[in-house]
Amino acid sequence: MDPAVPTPMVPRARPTLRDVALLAKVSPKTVSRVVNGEPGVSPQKLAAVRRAIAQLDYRPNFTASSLRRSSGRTAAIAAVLEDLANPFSAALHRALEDAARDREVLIFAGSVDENPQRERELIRAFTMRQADALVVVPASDDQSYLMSEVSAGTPVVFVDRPPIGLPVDAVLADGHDGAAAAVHHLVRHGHRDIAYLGDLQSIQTARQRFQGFKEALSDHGIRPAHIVHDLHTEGESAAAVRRLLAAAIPPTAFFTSQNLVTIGAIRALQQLGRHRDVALVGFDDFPLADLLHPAVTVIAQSPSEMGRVAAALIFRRLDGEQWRPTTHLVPTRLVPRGSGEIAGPHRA
Amino acid sequence: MDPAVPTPMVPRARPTLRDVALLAKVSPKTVSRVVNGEPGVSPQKLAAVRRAIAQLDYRPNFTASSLRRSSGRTAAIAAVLEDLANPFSAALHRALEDAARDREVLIFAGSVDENPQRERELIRAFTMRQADALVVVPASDDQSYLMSEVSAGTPVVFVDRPPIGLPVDAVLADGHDGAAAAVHHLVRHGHRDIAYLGDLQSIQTARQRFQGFKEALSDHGIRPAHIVHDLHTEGESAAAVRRLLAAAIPPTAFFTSQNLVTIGAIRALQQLGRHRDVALVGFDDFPLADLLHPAVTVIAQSPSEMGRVAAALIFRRLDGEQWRPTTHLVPTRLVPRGSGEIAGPHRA
DNA sequence: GACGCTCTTGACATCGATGTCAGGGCCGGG
DNA sequence: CCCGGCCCTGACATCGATGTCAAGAGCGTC
Repeated sequence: MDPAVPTPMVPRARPTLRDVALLAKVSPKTVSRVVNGEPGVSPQKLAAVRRAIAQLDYRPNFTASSLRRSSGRTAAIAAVLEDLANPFSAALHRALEDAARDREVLIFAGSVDENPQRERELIRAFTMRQADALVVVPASDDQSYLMSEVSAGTPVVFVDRPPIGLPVDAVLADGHDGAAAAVHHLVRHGHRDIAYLGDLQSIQTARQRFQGFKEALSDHGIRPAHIVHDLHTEGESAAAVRRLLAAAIPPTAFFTSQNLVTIGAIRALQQLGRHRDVALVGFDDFPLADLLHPAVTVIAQSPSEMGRVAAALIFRRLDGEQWRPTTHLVPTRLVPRGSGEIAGPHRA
Repeated sequence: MDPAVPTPMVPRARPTLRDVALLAKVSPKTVSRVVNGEPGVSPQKLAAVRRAIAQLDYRPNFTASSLRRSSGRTAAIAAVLEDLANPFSAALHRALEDAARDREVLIFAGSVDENPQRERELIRAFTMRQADALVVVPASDDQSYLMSEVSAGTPVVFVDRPPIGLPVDAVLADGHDGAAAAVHHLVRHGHRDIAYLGDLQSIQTARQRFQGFKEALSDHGIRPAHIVHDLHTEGESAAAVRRLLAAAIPPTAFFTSQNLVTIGAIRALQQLGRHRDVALVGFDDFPLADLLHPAVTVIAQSPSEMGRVAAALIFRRLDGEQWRPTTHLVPTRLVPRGSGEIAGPHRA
């Protein structure tokens, strides 16, 4: 250790407003006035208080302050996410942070990992700490337990998946149209045998994407075959690809309804050496999709846009605006990069 | 909106401990005893209180409680990260969360974006909210302003970059040895003209990696040429690659000292069509590095391991253990995937 | 010189909870 | 019957801050 660096002393308690008042020889209330920029403090006392604050390196105890304040606001909002480490959650989290920063609001975040139990625990922990609002990517199939929070006036917004049994705002990607766009794109490139690889059917967005997939196929008069649901890891997805390609009438294109599923499929295609002749469109963009060979065509959601919208709803409610709970669809965007443009046998 | 869903009522205040006490016909203190599982409550009153809690859906106000509690603990720790959305920060954050979860501790996190000003603002906001501890990936070149926090007894751990002017624990990746390993690897595969592409020299870890690079070259009796510092975006990095490869004696291999720099370099190599004959080893792993062509050889740091170690230090201090501030080096690991094994002209 | 006004200032109660402590009930022992 | 001790229980002060309110100073007006 660098000897020039000062060594830690015995813990010295943080100064309180009272300490500042004593040093500045004024009442606590006057210090409070200065700290909060309230008018009605004479220049002399103001200067004295400022000096004392600087001398003690005083910082107000925000939790004590918000306990007493009439609004009771803690200037912190909670984000209940799927997994802090996955790109979707991370981008969403970051967008919330950016919106919150302008208002000097901080963010508590936690990962649910698709575990309903954990969802409740996290939300309980956040509400016990008086978070001003909740942003939730739910994992459970019933959130009516949040009703008391909502009636207590806490703004709640669901993101990516709709609330069940709870009248609150929601911000969802348009999975139905996104999946349909993927199908139209593949058909346009000559495919009719298009496989669907999907996530757990218990997840509402997965069902919605499958719905869009099915309807788009039927628009083209194609009967869906090659359907695999309930894939939730790369390994399961890769196995599904190998199985489907070994079939009597194998698919010539894949639609993968989620990130991990997409990546698992790519891994399998590469291993089989089929990545240059089997088409693939994945739902949800991911980093470096453009650097793979072939680069991966995706239906991009915009987690950051969803975060922006969610934050805007939260803050409007916190500012006192009222309206009936509404669902906001954020459009998806088809990003052609190569894998989705591999030609199929049915060119027009 | 589903009409079966109940509509929000007028805001109904959250019940307090006092409300529970009135309903259960006991004193507030007795309710407090029940909530905190303290002994010395008769079975009758205990049952009455439990009933009242359930009936009112009472949840203790944790911030009020920690204000009064002797420890003053808020069961929340703060993480000051580079950018919540980048994989390193996200993985670190997640590792902290996992460690904190066992103790029912929550995490406040924020992005600094390499902005020293923002670093101070964030830390100020976190300490005003009485975070029990700080985990910091610093962006400034002087953190002595944190001295008062440290002397107040708040555990502080720096991650990825050492503290400057502050005696606290640090958890660092061994950038020196990692960079050296990259050089040895490239030399072993026949390279002597190895370029260095580095991040801002103001960043301590960048300097450390460069040091390892230089020393390893000199171990092989090679004089460093092709040195470019201060790259901080993909674009700058790509431009540097184009410039170096156009030189009279171009490098046959690149060592890129950071994620974005690595990705920028790959982009440039692909555009030039040189990705199959110029070798590359990047510092820091990234998702999908194994799916590129060629797959990218990297020096992997382990952000999650760093997070685990940082959390362990934090919690040991919170448990009262004491020791002199120490630096913990987390080893890196060379992951050969292809790009680093492209043969150079100097095979042994 | 009395009155009313504005401007400062601090005393006090309070936010929701917990630490301290004393009082009352009940026990056994002398 | 009295006393010491244990067990429950609640009254009260307190954590760090702010909302309310009244008191006092200073000033202008008639």
